[in-house]
Amino acid sequence: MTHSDDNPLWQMVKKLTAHAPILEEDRDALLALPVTLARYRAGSYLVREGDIPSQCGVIVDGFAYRSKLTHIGGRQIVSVHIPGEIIDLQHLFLDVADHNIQTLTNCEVASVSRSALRELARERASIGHAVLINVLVEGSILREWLLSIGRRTARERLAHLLCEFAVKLDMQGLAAGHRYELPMSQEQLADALGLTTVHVNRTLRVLIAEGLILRDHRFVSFPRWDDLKRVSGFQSRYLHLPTQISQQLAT
Amino acid sequence: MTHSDDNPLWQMVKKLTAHAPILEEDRDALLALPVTLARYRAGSYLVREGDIPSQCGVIVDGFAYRSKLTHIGGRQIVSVHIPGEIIDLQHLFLDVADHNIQTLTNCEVASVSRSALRELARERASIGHAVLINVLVEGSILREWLLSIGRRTARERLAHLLCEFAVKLDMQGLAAGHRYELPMSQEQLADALGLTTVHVNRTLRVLIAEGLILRDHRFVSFPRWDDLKRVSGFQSRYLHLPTQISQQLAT
DNA sequence: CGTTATCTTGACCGTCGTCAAACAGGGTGG
DNA sequence: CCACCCTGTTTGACGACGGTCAAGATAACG
Repeated sequence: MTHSDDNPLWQMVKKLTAHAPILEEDRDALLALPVTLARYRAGSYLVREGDIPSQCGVIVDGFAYRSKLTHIGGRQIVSVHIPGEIIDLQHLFLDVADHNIQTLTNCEVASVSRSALRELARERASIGHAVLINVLVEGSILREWLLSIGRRTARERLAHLLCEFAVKLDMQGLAAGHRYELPMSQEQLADALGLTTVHVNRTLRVLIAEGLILRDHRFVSFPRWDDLKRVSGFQSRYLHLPTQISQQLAT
Repeated sequence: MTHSDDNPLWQMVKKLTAHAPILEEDRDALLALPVTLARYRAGSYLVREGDIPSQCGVIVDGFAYRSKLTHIGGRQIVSVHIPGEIIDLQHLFLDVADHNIQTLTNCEVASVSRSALRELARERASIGHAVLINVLVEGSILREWLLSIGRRTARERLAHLLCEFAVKLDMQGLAAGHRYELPMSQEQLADALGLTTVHVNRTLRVLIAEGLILRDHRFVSFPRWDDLKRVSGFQSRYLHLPTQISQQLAT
C-alpha cells in the first residue's frame, strides 16, 4: 500500500529482494524507516576505519569504494559499489569499522539509522535473511578478487575487473552493450588491482593496442568481448546473479 | 537441559555464540539436529566448486582450507580453518559452490544437513543472526587478506599470516605462548600468500635468520612476537575477536 | 585561460618467478 | 634394520614482471 514511488529506499528493497523474497509487511516496515538523502562530492569519507558507524546507506547515484591501509600507508581497494548497492551491511552488526568507505564520484546516498535497520533485520526474518544473502554474495566477490590479485597477471586482472564492471553495470541497466563510463582514475584502478599507477597505464595501453578495449574519454567498450573474457578467465558465477538474468549473461 | 556434552555440535554452538547470544530453545533445536561425524584424510575434498553442497560442518579436529582456481590452473587459498570453525556457512544460501573446500590435515568434521540448518537459520532469528555475524567476520578477514596480498611484501605477508594463526589458535587454546604446529606445507603457504614455493622458502629463511621465527620440525614459535607484529603490521581488529578476550590480545 | 589532477612515457632497478637439481624426512615393505 | 620411495624442503642461476623515479603531455575544471 505504501506506494510512494519516490521513496529512495526502494533501491534498498530492490537490492535486498534480488536474491531472496521479502514479506510485504516487512518491506513496508523497511520503507517506513526515516530516510535521509545526502549528496557527497567525490572523495568524501562515508565511514572511516575505527568509526562506529551510525548510518546504513544505499547508493542512489554515483560510485563508492571500500579500502584498507597498511601500516606503511599502502592502500588496497577491496570493493567498488555501483548505484543500487548497499554499502554498509558489513558494519551492521560489527561494532567498529574495519575499513574505510569513500565516494568515487559525486554521489547521492539514501541512509537509514543503522540501529533501526539492525532491529528490523533481527526481528523480521525475511529481512535478516535478505541481508545475509547480500553479505554472502559480497564474500564471494571478495574471494574472486583475492584470486585475481594473488594469481592473475596484471593484464588478466585489469581485464577481469573491466568485465566485472561491465556485467554488474549491465545488470543495473547502466552499461548497454557493455559500454560504460569508467568511474575510476588509473591510480584508483591500481589500488584495486594491487598494482601501481604506471603499470596500470601500460597494461591498459596494451589492451587498447590489442583491440580488446576501446576508449573515448572516460568511456570504455569492448569490441571483442568474448576475447576479453577469455584472456581474463572471467566467469560470472562468483557474482551469483539473480538466476533468470544470469542465464543470459552468464557464459 | 539437553546436556549431552558429547554432542559434537557443541562446537558449532560455541562458535555461533562467540559473537552473538542464541536463545536456549534455539540452541537446543540446533543440538537436536541429526549429526554425522566423519573422518577425512589430508587433501580430501569436502566441497568442489560447482557442487551443490548438501552438508554444513564444523571442524572437530584438524585443519581445512578453501581455494579457487584460475582458468590457467593457478590456485589461490582464500581461507584456512582451524578446529572449532564452521566451514560451510557461505554456501548455506547460495545454490552453487563458488570455491573448493579441502582438508589440510587429517580431519574430523561434524556435519548437519544443509537444508535443515538453513531452515533453522531462517525460522529462528537468534540463529540466523549468529550465522550472519560469523559470515561478516569472515568477510573482514577476506578484506585483510586482500590487503596483504595486494599491498604487502612477501616478508610482511608471511609474518602477518603467522601472526593471524597464532592469535586464532591461541583463542582456541591451541597455541600456548603463540607456539603451534604449522599445518601447511610451504606450497600451501605459497598458495595462500600469492607467492611461489621457492619464494616462501626463502622468505621463511630470512625470518628465521632474523630471529623472528623459531622452528623445530613443524612447530613454530616467535621469540620476538612484538617485532613480528611490527614488521607485518599485524593488528587483530579485523578478526573481530569476542570483546573481553580481544582486550588481552588485541594490541 | 590558468591551475591542477590525471595520464603517458622512458630509463633503470628489484622483488619475485622459473627451471632445475640436490637434499632431508617419514612412511612402507622386504 | 635397511633399501626404497614419495613428498616436502632447500639452494643456485637466471629471467621477467612489475615497481620506482622523474619528466613531460593531456585533460579536467573553475
